[in-house]
Amino acid sequence: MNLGARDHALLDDLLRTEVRLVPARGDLIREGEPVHFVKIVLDGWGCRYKLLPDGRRQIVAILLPGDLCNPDALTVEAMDHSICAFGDMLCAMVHPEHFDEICLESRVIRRALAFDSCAMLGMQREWTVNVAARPALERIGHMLCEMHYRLDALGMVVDDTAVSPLTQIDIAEAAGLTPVHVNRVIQELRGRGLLHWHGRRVTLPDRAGLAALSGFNPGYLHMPRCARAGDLAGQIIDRALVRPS
Amino acid sequence: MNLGARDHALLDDLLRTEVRLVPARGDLIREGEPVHFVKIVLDGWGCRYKLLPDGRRQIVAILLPGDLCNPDALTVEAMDHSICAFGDMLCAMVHPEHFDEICLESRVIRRALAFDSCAMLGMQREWTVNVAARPALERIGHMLCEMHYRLDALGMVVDDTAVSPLTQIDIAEAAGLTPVHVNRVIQELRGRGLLHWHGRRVTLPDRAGLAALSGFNPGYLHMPRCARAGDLAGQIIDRALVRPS
DNA sequence: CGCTCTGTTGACAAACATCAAGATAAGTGG
DNA sequence: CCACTTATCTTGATGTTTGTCAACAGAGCG
Repeated sequence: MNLGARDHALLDDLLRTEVRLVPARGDLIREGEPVHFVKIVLDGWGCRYKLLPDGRRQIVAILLPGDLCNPDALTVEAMDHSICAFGDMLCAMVHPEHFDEICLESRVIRRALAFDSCAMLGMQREWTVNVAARPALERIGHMLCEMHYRLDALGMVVDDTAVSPLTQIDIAEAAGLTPVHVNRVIQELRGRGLLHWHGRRVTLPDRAGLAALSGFNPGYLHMPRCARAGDLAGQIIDRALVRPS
Repeated sequence: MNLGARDHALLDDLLRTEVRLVPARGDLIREGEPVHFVKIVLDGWGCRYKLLPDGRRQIVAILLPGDLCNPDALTVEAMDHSICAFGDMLCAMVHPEHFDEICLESRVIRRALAFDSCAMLGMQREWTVNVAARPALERIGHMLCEMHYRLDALGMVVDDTAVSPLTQIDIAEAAGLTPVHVNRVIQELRGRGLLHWHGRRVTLPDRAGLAALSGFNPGYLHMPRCARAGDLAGQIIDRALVRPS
């Protein structure tokens, strides 16, 4: 099932709307705010997070190019979490009504969105498992596996290496660990030859080994069919890179 | 926005299909299996869980009457998790195509489903925060708050008391703690006058106090509008209880 | 009545957090 | 381009939370 000419036109339409550049470490939207746009990450990385009463922040999801920030804009009255950018992040800002129209018009796009939603839920469940049940080494290993898997699907992994804006502090906030402990775990992974991480270059020389260690099974990402079912992300990005920003 | 006569008819239709009784502790569906039905919990409690390589199981969500098990049946090719019943559980088994038809026909039902999906995601994110960032006392307190809040919306809380099929072992598998530690935490909560739990009767005498302790903020459940927007769960249950099972 | 599952308690061990300090690296303004 | 500042990374010593092991009491069930 591929995108037809009509779907291409609709996607073009989608991205011809407003675009917003979120500066590094800036918030795209905050908890409690109303949702005025469906947003699509076009470039850069972001995350969903929640602030705790004591000021700590917990990252609950990583957003990569092609990811939808608020597909539920018409449903939600107030954000139950915040979204921020790691590095500079470029987002398409789509009017919810417009978004809805497009969904109603194209069955293919509707399916692609269904896949997206279902992958989001799958990921969120796996994150729950990850932080609840896996010890630190496996937990961080699992996160690295997931990231590389997703980045690979976007063509952002070359020679087992990705360029990442994440700091160890970010990993800590995602994994529910302290930065100090994350650092020790990373050195352990390095020592085992499972990870090279210097500056922004993150390399997984032995993905199979890391996956085995951390119990990573990509089924929950529902990728094989996702990629087939429209490859929304790819399409969106291609188009975004062509158009003047 | 309430359900019109037409929507009622559609919902009737939905529940006139096959019904399945899952025995206590039985699986409704297992990880890896294809999804043949959209399932709706009509009576009893269940959970979503994942098994880890070492045999432990991690519960990632609790299912209550009115909850949808596989709204994404047409999208997913294989379950990325399993679903089981705590006590005996009654489910409506709806054919995905039929389900899809109904969604296309009724805007109200479509909206109700959008709310459901968005509440599911919100809950899953909050669970991630809960197990990742909160210490055991707050974590369990938070779970108890959420359960009571959801049960209350279903009219299943009387005198701050709910009848629950959960064991402390279940709580442990949901919270990512050991049963021993859960037991100690529960006694601590009892000692603070925040919880009475004897047999199946679970009472929260001071919900505000427990919420304050555990940082519980029900915003992520998106209930106020959910209840308005069709009250799908209530409708489904009412109908289910009337019809012969 | 005996069995199994659940709840309870205690002693001890392990994983992870905390605190504190120094070393690199990455920005920033002159 | 350099000096300065700040954020990130790294290391060690110590404390706390939670896990593990083991045993027993009670509840529910055939």
